[in-house]
Amino acid sequence: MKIATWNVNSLAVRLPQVLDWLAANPVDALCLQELKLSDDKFPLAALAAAGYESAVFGQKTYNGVAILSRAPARNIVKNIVGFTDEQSRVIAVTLDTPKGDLRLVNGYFVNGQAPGTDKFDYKMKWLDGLRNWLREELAAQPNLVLVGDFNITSDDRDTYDAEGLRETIHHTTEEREHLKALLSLGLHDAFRLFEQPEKSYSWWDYREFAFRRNRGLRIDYILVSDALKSSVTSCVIDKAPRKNERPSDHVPVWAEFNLL
DNA sequence: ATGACGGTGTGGCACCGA
Repeated sequence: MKIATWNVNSLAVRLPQVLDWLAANPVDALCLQELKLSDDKFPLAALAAAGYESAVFGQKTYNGVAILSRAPARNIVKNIVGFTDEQSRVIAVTLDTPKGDLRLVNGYFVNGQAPGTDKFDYKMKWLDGLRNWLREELAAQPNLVLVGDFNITSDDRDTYDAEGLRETIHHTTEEREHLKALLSLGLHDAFRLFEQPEKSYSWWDYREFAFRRNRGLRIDYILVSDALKSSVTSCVIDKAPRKNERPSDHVPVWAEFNLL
C-alpha cells in the first residue's frame, strides 16, 4: 500500500499535474493540501475518472485539504476534534487494509509567519490541539498515519541554511519541540527510517532560482505509528513535479507499506 | 535591507505563503 502527500498550492491550477502524477504513481491514497477552493469547485468527476474517491474539506482562497483514495474512505472527520478552527486544515479518514483499519490524518499545519506574531501563537495552539486529539485517535486506532505540510523543519538536516535561519519561522526551538511532542505520542518520521540523500527537501521558494540551487526545506512528512513502523518499506520525496511548468512550490512525498 | 515568485480576489493592488 502506498500513501502520498502533496501540497499543491491551488488545485485549480495544479489538477492536470495531479492527474499526470497519479497516472505515473498510482498510489492507494493521495493527501492534498492548499486546495484554495471551496467544496463546490472541487474536481470530483475528473478524479473519479482517474479512479479516485475524494474526501474533501475545502475553503475559498486559502487552505483546504482532501484525501483521494482508490478504495472507499470511512469515518470522515474534518478539522481537529476539540479545537475550534475557522480554517480548513485537517481531514481524517479510515481505510481498509489486509491488516485491518488504518486511520489516515492529513494536515495543512499553520505557517506561523514569525515568532512573536498572532499567527505564531495560533500555530502553537493549533499544534497543542492536534496533539491532544491525536492522543485519543491513536488510542482508538493504533494503525495511524499522519501526513501533510507540517511547516516545521525537524532538525538541521531539513534546511538549506541551518545557521542563517536559526530560530526563524519553521526553524524555531518552540516549533521543533512541538514536533517532538507529536512524535512522543508514538509516531515516527517515515523518511528517516531509511538512508536518504543529504540535502533532501520537499519545498523550494519560487524566487531566486531556489530549486535550481537546492535551497529548500523538508517540511512535508509522513509519520507512522508504532504499530505500523515495521510495515514501512520505503519513503521517497519525488522532486520531478517541481520541474513542471507552473509547479507547486512543494513536491509529493510517498511511503510504501507492506500490510499483507 | 528589501524583495524577489506565484496564487487568490474584485482588482489595477493587497494579502498570504515559507
